[in-house]
Formats: sequence, C-alpha cells, structure tokens
Amino acid sequence: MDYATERFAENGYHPTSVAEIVSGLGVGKGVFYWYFDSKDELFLEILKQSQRDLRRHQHAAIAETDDPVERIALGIRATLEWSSAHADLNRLVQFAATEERFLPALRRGQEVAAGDAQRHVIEGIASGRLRDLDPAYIAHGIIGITAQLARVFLHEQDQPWEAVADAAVSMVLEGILVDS
Amino acid sequence: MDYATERFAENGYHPTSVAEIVSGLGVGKGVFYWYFDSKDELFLEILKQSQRDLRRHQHAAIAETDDPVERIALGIRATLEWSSAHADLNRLVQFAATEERFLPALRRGQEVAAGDAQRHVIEGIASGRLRDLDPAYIAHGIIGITAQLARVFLHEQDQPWEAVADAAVSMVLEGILVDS
DNA sequence: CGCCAACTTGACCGCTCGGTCAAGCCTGTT
DNA sequence: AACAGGCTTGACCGAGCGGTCAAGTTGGCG
Repeated sequence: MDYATERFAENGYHPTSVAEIVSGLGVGKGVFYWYFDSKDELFLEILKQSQRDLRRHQHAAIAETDDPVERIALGIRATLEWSSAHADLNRLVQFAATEERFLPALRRGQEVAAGDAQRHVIEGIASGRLRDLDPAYIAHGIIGITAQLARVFLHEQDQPWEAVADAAVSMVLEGILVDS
Repeated sequence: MDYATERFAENGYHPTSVAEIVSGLGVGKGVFYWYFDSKDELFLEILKQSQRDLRRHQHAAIAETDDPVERIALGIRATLEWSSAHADLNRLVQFAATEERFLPALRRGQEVAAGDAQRHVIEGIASGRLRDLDPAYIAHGIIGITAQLARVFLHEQDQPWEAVADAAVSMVLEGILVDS
C-alpha cells in the first residue's frame, strides 16, 4: 500500500498499472489479487487508512486542552503538520474527488472531519467566544482555508508548516479586516 | 468541447474515451483528430477556456467599484455565482491537479487568480483597512475558503450561491471570533 | 461542369490494461 | 515420508484504448 500510494501520487491513478506496482515490488501479479479484490479496492483502502491516520493525529493534538477555540487552532496546526508529511496522500484525495465511485468514501471522511470541527465550533458559539454563524459553514470554511494553504504553500512552495499554520489560524479566527 | 466537458465531469477523464465522445456527438473519430492533436490537448483547451471565462466574469463583477475591500467581496460573490453555474468545470479542475502534465496549466491559472486577488489585498493593506498579513497567504486563503464552500455547499448540497457567498465574505473579512 | 482543398468517415493498428488461473512452492502437521 | 493448504508465480486473455489513414464527400470557384 505504501508503494502504491507513492506511484499513484506521482503518476496518477489510471496511468499506474497493477503490473507496474507488482513489478516495482518484485512480486507476481497473483499475489496482488490474493490480498486485494481489485485495483479500486486497493485505492479505497489507502484512502480510508489515510483518513483514519489524520484523524488520530488531530485527536492526539487537541487532547491537551479543553478550550474549544484552542482546540480549533490546534486541530488546524495538526492538520498542516500531518499534511506536510504526507504530500502524496493529498494528491490521492484530490483525484478521488474526480471519479464518481470514490466520492462516497471521500465524502464520508470529509463529513467526519467537518463534524469533529463543528463540535468545537458549536461549543465556542455557546460559550459566546465565537460569532453566531452557521457551524457547518464555519467548519467547512476552516477545512477549506487549511487545505488550500497546504496545497499551495506546503506542497508547491515547500514552506515550513508552522508558518503556514500561523497564517491559517490567524485568518480563521480574526479574518482579514482591521478590528471588526 | 461542451459535450466532452460534460462526459469528463460525469465519468472522469480516463474512463471517457475519444470513441465515446465522437459517437455521442454522432461524428467520426477522424473529425476529432482534425481539430485536436490529442485527447490531452482537448482537455487543456477546456481548462484554459474555463479559466478565461471565470476571470472575465470576475472582472465584470468588480468593475462597479474602486474600493479594494468591496472588490474582494464582489470577487468572491462572482466566483461562487460562476461556480454554481459550472459544477462540471470544477470537477475537471480537481482532476487536473492529480496529473503531472496538467499541473503547469492549472498552476498558471491559479497564480493569475491569486495575483488578481493579491492586488486588492495589497491596496487594502496600504490604505490601512486590512490587517498587515502576507498578501499571498491572504489571497490563497480567500481562494481556499471560496473553493471549499463551493464544493460542499453548492455542488454537494445544492444551496443557493447567494447564501454561500454571504458566509464566505463574512468569514474572510471578519473571521470567526467575537470582536477581536 | 470539373476540380481542388477542406473536411469527414470508420475500419483498423499496436499496445496496454485489469483480471484469471493452472501450476508450483513452502511450511507445519501427522 | 506424505500430505494439505496458504501463498506465489507469470503467461495469458478479452477488452478497450489512443491514434492513423486510405477512401470518400462536400461546397465554392474558375
């Protein structure tokens, strides 16, 4: 799965053949179909595993505080840290969004992530620390800023994730306007 | 190109064959290769055309004001309006990001968009109306929020673009914190 | 009308794909 | 030693791909 991830990320899903994967590993094709039903199933397995892994990373990072605003900030930081270490998986997620049959799995993962964020947003609104906007919009807005900054500044420009995280947190919390 | 766009968006680029495109149009395969050098070239042409079209739409929308902050808001609104009318092109852009040979064209378009936004951000900072953050981060942050909200709320949940635009503008300008 | 060039056709080509399977290997059990 | 079953091999298959091209067809011009 690690090797396939690397090939898919570098070459694209369709251009990477099963033959290429198994020969790169030095095994026969039969062994692939012993462990996976199909190429698609392999891809879905990689996708699910990466979603689980990111989520575990986020959970670990936010455990150190109970404050919802801080949890949001720590969640953003953890996401960018993980993302900077897993550029290849980012690429796969983007591809998955372009083919109907991978969308359900993708959306499930994204809804889980949004749900996680949303819980802290709701808590923050209830305690009067966050503006009373629709929590779902806020949650996805956070995910959007984070994903885009990761794509551009981590994966295209190789900037350190800490700097990107500072910018993301600042924009999410305070917007871009001078005193509101 | 319209028909190909629709097929690529619904089926994915690789699973859609040239044979399928031409037979869907009721023409021979030769006529396709008379007008395009390859399937890839067709795709790049679609991509470029859509980037030009969105940009024209944005330019038209912001022409009515000189205020940089308002221009940013109007640009976001115009983007979401256009995006809600062109769900298929959104899908193609996402796919393009997953294959090396399409990335250069994609990045060129994205840098143009970020450059457009960045000019207004710089002007806003200079006039003291925007916080003094890195304009490049802000520009991509804006693009990120906008693209993500478009994906989730326009294309997955079919919400009206005006509501999504209100949320995006509000988050971009003021963040999520209660008075900062 | 004849002719040329722009355009159109679809059978065809070489190739690679995802997936199958008969055959064989390796290891633990009896 | 015999065997059984988990595991591995790679030649092979039918299908479908992107792209080619010889053979038309069409419409405008002299």
